[in-house]
Amino acid sequence: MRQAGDLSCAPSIDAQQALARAEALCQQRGARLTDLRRRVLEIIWSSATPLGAYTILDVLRDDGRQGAPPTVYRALDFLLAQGLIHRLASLNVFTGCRRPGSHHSGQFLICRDCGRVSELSNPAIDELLRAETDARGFEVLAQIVEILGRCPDCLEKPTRHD
Amino acid sequence: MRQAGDLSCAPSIDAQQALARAEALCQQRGARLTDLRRRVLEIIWSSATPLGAYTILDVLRDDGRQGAPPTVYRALDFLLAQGLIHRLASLNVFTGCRRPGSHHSGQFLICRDCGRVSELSNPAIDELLRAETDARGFEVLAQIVEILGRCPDCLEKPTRHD
DNA sequence: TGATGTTATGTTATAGAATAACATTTGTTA
DNA sequence: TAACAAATGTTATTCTATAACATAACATCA
Repeated sequence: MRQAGDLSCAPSIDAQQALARAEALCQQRGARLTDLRRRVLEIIWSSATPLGAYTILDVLRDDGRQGAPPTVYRALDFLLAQGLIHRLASLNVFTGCRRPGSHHSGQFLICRDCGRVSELSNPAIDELLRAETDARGFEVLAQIVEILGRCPDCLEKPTRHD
Repeated sequence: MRQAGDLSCAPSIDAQQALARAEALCQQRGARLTDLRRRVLEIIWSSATPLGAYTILDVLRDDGRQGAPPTVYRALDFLLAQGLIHRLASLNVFTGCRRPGSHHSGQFLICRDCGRVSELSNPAIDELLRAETDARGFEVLAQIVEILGRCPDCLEKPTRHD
């Protein structure tokens, strides 16, 4: 089952800011933020929770746009390459990057109950991981740090799990 | 394309030890390590690299056993619940746990070239993550730390990527 | 021992995630 | 405008995972 989160039509302030930053970054890099790519980024930012590729595809189709899975995955690949979004491997979903500009892996707290995600950026964690990999002579290409649990808001509410 | 790794018939020493430990743990917990579950664990341990569920299914069928995807996924769920294997979310594969007995999330170095995996267990990383989550009032249910890169062995060899 | 309930497995079908391969369109540059 | 490159459209397929229901194996107790 797909959870669409809050997919209001008007992009939120965050989304507007994110789109503006994306525009600027792509322009300065000579990367083409096409209509499709911009719209996918907007869809991602318009949701309170990360979205799966097929949910994004559904929204594109609601837009009246043509599209098949490759349409979405190509746009996502572009956005990932530009460091504008992150992929959460544990859930196969995509979320807007809060620190675009610096390509980074990020660290994520994912709430199992509400689906919201916090992006950390703790340099000490990166350093510890780097120390481990350096000590072993391991060359790092990508880092995945994802913590699944329950956020403070959801902990306040009684849940079916307690 | 599936990479079966080294699926020799006779379990390696490591595999034998792992199976013995699994037997002991399950017995002391009253968990039933059935033929199927034991065989799936053995298949996983007999491979030099982590295996996907469908690769395991292929091996089961080579055994002459009946089976469909749920057969494998149920066995994997059991082994995960008992802390006998880990799932690597970034690759959708399963690998034997080097420290069964203590249910833990683990930290993994995954070589992109040879597919081999090292399991770390750096308490400092766990502590840092715990400090972050505690500070935010976030309850941790599962941790995923996976580093994709190239291992020392593969770095020595010239590769098509250099 | 046999009835009963639970756990595990068999089986069929389907949902969900991602990519291959090729066609067409759009944009850029000479 | 011609020629090339980049982006998107389109069809089909592969891989990953689970739902739903049927059957078999196991345990417990009257």
